[in-house]
Amino acid sequence: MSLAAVDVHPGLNPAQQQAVAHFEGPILVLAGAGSGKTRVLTARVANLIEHHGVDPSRILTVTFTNKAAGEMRERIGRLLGSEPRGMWSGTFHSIGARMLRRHAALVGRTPNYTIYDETDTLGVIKRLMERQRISARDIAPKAISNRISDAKNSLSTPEELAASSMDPITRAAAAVYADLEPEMRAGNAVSFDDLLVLPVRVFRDHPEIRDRYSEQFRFVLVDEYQDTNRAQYQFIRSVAHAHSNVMVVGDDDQSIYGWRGADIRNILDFERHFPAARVVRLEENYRSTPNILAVANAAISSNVGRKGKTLRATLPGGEQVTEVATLDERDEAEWIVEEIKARQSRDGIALSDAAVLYRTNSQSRALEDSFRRHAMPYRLVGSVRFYDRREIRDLVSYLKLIANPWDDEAFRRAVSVPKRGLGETSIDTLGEISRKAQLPMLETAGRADLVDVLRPAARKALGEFSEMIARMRLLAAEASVDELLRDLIDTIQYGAYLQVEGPESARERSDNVNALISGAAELVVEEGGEVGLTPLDHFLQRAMLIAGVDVLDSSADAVTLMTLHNAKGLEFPMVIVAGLEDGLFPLGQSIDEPSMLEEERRLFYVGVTRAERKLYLTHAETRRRNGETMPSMRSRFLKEIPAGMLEERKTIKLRSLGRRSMFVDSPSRATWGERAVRRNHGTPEWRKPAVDRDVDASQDEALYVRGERIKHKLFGGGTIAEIAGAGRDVKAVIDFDDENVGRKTIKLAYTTLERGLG
DNA sequence: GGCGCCCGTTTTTTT
DNA sequence: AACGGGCGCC
Ligand SMILES: Nc1ncnc2c1ncn2[C@@H]1O[C@H](COP(=O)(O)OP(=O)(O)OP(=O)(O)O)[C@@H](O)[C@H]1O
Repeated sequence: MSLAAVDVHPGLNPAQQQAVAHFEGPILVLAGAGSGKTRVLTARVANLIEHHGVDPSRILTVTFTNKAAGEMRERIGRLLGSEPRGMWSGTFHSIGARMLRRHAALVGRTPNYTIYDETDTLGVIKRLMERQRISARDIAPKAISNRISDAKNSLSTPEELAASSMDPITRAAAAVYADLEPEMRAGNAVSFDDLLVLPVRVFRDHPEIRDRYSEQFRFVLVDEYQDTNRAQYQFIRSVAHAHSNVMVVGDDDQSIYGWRGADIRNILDFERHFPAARVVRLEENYRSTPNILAVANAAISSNVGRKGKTLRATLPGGEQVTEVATLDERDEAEWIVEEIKARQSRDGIALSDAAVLYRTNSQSRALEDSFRRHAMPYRLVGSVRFYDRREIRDLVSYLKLIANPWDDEAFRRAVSVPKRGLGETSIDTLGEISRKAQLPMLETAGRADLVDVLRPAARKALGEFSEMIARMRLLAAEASVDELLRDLIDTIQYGAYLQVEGPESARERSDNVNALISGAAELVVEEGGEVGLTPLDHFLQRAMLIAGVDVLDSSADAVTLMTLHNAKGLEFPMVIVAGLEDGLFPLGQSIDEPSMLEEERRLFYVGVTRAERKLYLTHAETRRRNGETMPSMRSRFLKEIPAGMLEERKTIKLRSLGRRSMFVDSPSRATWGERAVRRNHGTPEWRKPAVDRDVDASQDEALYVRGERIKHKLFGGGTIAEIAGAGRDVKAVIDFDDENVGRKTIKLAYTTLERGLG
């Protein structure tokens, strides 16, 4: 069978067909952007079902977004003529969530456990920090949470984290981590990370369960494999334990989630992880014109240590890639809107053909303003996630509490919206009582005998609240989620609350509330074979896993605005990558760390390769950030592209003002963040480090220099061993006198060093 | 004890 | 510019 590279499906080249026809054993499809990896994955699933008679229920497909999973199902359905019923498909998180529902008891949860998002988990971490007397001023809760998350994603236990902790932050993180799991368990809750980690733990502790899944899923397929982390690798390994029938597809040059634990080695070492793996390379690009592809290839070639891939264009000709210099972010946004408008009338492109991609969500603001000014329809992907909006969080916290009375995090939020005369003191006291009695706060709140230490008014409010939730729970047992929501909103008079809280935003917020209600009304519980969960449980578990791109409606006639990260895997005829400036893209803090800079460059490569026919790369001379306007320089990523590959344009505004004219009278203006390192010290000329001179020749203030003596408020005296980086991200390597401290790398922007001491 | 206002801070990407 | 924490007033 395998010899016959039969034309299993039309629209596939020979290499693709080979991959599609692959039946058993591990296979890696390593190929560049737009080479049809996703198409191969999809076709192979169809082929397994159609030509090999594999029942869909024996297939597990992991995609990067739930939307991609849905689209894949749909395409397979079209290839086969019927939906692949029974096939499991989704993100690692949603698949993990589903498995965890079945095995909840093994990790001390019930099947309707609550999924905590980042904010929820951070709330728990803050409370645990308080309990351990770790001040949030000394150590940022976010830093703790990041470290715990890193540990989880690499499957490290609290003990292991503690053992490896060299610095105070990690030590604190390890201590909090140790308390976190029991706390989450008591709340019948799991974090995002737990959705991966807990199933892996179940597989490890219960091989018979692992084997059952491995038996069920005879074929495992993973898209975007370059962005999987250790826990995800382990997950795949476990499910493929019995057969190694794993197909992974990916592109090491598109690995852009290293910052959240993704490990590029997963794909690079696939052949070692799964011996005898077949490797298929796809070298034809079907998405972009040769000009776009040339820019992409040139951009990524600056990265070292790549696995190396060939990528040839198959499409003909096409326009040049255009670089656009603009004055500021507003000028940039205006230019973008005007250009799309011009293209729309001149070339007849649809608005849905265009996408504006940017590095940070905050860039969307200026863009949105321009789109609105011109009444041009747009849709914003991601940014503030729907379920992150305050009004939605408020109501969802009630729903969570109704579904899961152990959820203290939800209790804390719900009990204070709207205000019930219960403040921090009462709630913390209630929390303490509950902890001692080992009861959920909701339960304690309803027990008059337990809360007698509280003020009568507080007692009364708690009693009423608990009764109200009890009534809602009864309602939830029989009513639909939207009915429940309506009753809830009425009961707590949420509409009036929104009015009081902010009359200006009340309208928009209640629109969102209505969207939540209709979303609930549309809920279809279609997950086969899952019993014992109420519609509310389903609604909540699904809602927590909805990503920004999942709600992207590609049929609407509107321009898409989103971050480069969100654009992964997508394609648009016309793409504008905005904000190509050093400090923004690449981001300042990544510039001096080679591995981070390479990830930024991969992100640029991802952005460029989203374009099918036309690509614009824009940048601005100045940009507002944190309320302050800063000059910025053309991105090094643009400089890395050979001249001649780009057609250069300038906006009228920029041309009429003349380059740099506006800085003539403000020579001390620093580019992004540079000012953070400037110190007003009369350091002698010879002490200024030569390396930094060319960053801004006009600067006349001193930077720290190698060998200089300094004093740090925490670590004491020390000597500067090295200075690295630019802008806001200048780091100093300092040898501290205190041997317990030793050598440390410190970001100068966040520290004050006293100099010339000792 | 609760709540509102003002001041200070700010990492960037997401499930 | 926006959010969160802390302080001070009711
Ligand atoms: N053999 C082919 N003939 C024609 N078009 C193809 C072929 N293979 C793929 N395509 C098209 O090329 C485009 C890119 O395919 P696909 O999204 O599968 O690539 P990919 O490798 O997954 O890309 P990325 O790495 O950017 O996610 C799609 O529009 C797809 O329909």
